[in-house]
Amino acid sequence: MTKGGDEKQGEDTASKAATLFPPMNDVIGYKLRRAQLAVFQDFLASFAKLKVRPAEFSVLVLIAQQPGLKQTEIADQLGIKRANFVALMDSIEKRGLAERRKSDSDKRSHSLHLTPRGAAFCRKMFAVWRDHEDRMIARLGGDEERARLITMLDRLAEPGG
Amino acid sequence: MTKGGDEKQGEDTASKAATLFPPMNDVIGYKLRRAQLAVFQDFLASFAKLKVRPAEFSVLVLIAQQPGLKQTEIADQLGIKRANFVALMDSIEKRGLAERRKSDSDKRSHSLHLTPRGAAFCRKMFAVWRDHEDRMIARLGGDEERARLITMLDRLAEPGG
DNA sequence: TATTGTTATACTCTATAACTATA
DNA sequence: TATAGTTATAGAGTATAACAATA
Repeated sequence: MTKGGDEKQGEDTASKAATLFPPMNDVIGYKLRRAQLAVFQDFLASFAKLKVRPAEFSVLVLIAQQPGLKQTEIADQLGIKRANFVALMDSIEKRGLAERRKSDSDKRSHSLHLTPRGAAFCRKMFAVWRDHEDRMIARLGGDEERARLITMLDRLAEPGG
Repeated sequence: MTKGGDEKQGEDTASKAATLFPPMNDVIGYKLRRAQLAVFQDFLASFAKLKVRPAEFSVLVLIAQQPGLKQTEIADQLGIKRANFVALMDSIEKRGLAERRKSDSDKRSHSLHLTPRGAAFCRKMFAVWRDHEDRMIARLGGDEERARLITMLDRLAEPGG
């Protein structure tokens, strides 16, 4: 495929190297990173107009699906440190898409909710995301392939199952 | 019981949200990122002793396989900007693992080569990588699954084929 | 004492512009 | 003019420590 000068290296070097080093094509982590970069590139281009970054997208989706959770709970689900979540949430709140509400039961915590404007914004986001996702599924070759990919990515991300 | 009815969201809210937003489990980019993070975490732990980061690993592998290429050629293959490649190569050279050689044909460019120490270091790297990679293949369920994953990741990364 | 949100800080990775020396 | 390597710099993303308010 795209292996460039792989087939015709100097014979000594090639055979010696072949026994010593894996081609980068065999390195799962490397392939994962390249694929993720390519998918994020399409995502960023798709959402340039709405000015939504992947992290903001995921935060808004979680607040929409699970309104009332506190910051730490949203941050934990996404693997974001609570310290880093603050600026992210500040920006979302400043744009009027979601808000922090003081909890009655625990005055330390803020529960997170979409604003009406945020709900409308999420509908636009969903349409843009759908197009993006369909492009990725097309690259993969269809829904069946996509399902198989998700299964394998879950196995990598959650070794315990 | 501050969390009240978390597992049983109000039906209106839940069904409404379900039609408006994708669960993050359906977002290929998100799943890719989480899997890549998990794999890199294992990689970083595996290579902590050798103090090799993923980018350094890939650079050393490419220099080993294609000695004599110039900086831009290595950087381009890995999707690294030539400006960012400088510090990376500085560090590798400072550790005595590879070296820049002035080219006779084009005095602007540096051709890259492993040092003898770098070649020995790469053999150690290979053994560590093999263990890491085997763990990832085990997570996936075997070599056949791994091959399928690589195929799909290539489709995402190289939409043209 | 422990936890929630916050600030400050630092380190990595990435992206761009501009310089130098060669071509 | 253009290219290879370099420098400087700025922006994200991420990690840790410490503090105030509250539990």
